[in-house]
Amino acid sequence: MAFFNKLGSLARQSISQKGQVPMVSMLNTIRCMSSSKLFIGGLPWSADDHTLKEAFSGYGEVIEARVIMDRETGRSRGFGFVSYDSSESASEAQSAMDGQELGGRNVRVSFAEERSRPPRSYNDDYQGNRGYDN
DNA sequence: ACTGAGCGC
Repeated sequence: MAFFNKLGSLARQSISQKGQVPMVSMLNTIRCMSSSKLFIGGLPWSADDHTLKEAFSGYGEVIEARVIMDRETGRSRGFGFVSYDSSESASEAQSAMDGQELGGRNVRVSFAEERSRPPRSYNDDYQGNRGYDN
């Protein structure tokens, strides 16, 4: 199963570095692996939202594909995000597309770290609504 | 900033 392969590489990554990887970052990584959003690094400067979507549309329904642009120059920052309608599709795409060539560059595909929608933790209950649901 | 690791508004 692909899930355990990824856990294996995660474990190897942990022991290959000196000292310990913080437990929280390991748990975060595992949580991200059940997500349906991918981080795409190493994009060619020429790639835009459309080329990104085309390249990743073979593994499931792409809900959103966005290349992050520099606010001032308006040019690509060389990375982007692709989200699918299911975590299974995202997992397939991650395995299949990581390291693949796109516009002359080898892209790096991993699971995105959720930033815009931080997950509620259990002790958030008494802190009230923060402007996002769930 | 003709740039190349990273986790956006």
